Amino acid sequence: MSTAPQKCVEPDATTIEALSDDQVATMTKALGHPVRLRIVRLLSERHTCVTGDLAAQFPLAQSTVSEHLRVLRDAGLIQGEIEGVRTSYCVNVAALAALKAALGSL
Amino acid sequence: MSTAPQKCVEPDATTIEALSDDQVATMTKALGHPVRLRIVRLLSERHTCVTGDLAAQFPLAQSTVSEHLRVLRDAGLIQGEIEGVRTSYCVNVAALAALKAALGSL
DNA sequence: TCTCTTCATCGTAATTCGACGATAGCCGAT
DNA sequence: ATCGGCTATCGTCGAATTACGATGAAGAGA
Repeated sequence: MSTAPQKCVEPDATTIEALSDDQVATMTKALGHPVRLRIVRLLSERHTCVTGDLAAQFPLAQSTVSEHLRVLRDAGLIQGEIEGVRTSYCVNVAALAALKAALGSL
Repeated sequence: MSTAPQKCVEPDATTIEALSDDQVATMTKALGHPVRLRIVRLLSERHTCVTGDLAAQFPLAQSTVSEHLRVLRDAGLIQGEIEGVRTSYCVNVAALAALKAALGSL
């Protein structure tokens, strides 16, 4: 499983833009679920991971994990890259940095 | 409106404990709503504020804002103190610091 | 005491969320 | 060309969320 050379576009973390309240709310809402929080944590540790390996970490149906990935992707916190038959996900470091910056002002 | 000397217990920010995934998820979920995010921002700026003044900031019913305050309170992000007929809210700096610390590891 | 103000809670309706199984698309290998 | 594995999407359900008005408790002041 996942022995292929996985690469996932790492956006340069220098382009940090200020986020609107709605954007911040969308991101924090996306993180506001134990499974999604754990997914981000896993991706942060492993740097990158394919859907199947991710789904195997939870006692959930594959479709459910895929849905969580979609929420995180829509929020801009992660991004997926199709690699043949699989999809590799990685955290969007720029977005995460922007979120931290926004929360820092609280 | 709100001319009384308002004080709100500020927990010492030194007692920062590590949060569980569920705690972090609960907090981020609480922040995952534009109105609640704005409430925290307002409290962070004004240092303290009574329910009525807070409710006046939004085109929402008083009961709705009160409910949002309850969510934030249950998440531990803010705390209210009854002052006579009013209730004064303030951010829980320790909890917020703990949350930032937890998100920092992402 | 009576009234006014302030706030939280209750009941309710509409919407969204979280989970599942089933399905369809797509790629690689046989 | 067909088969088999990997993902995303769709339809559906029960549960949770968000909003409202109405109600009730409790302090402040006339």
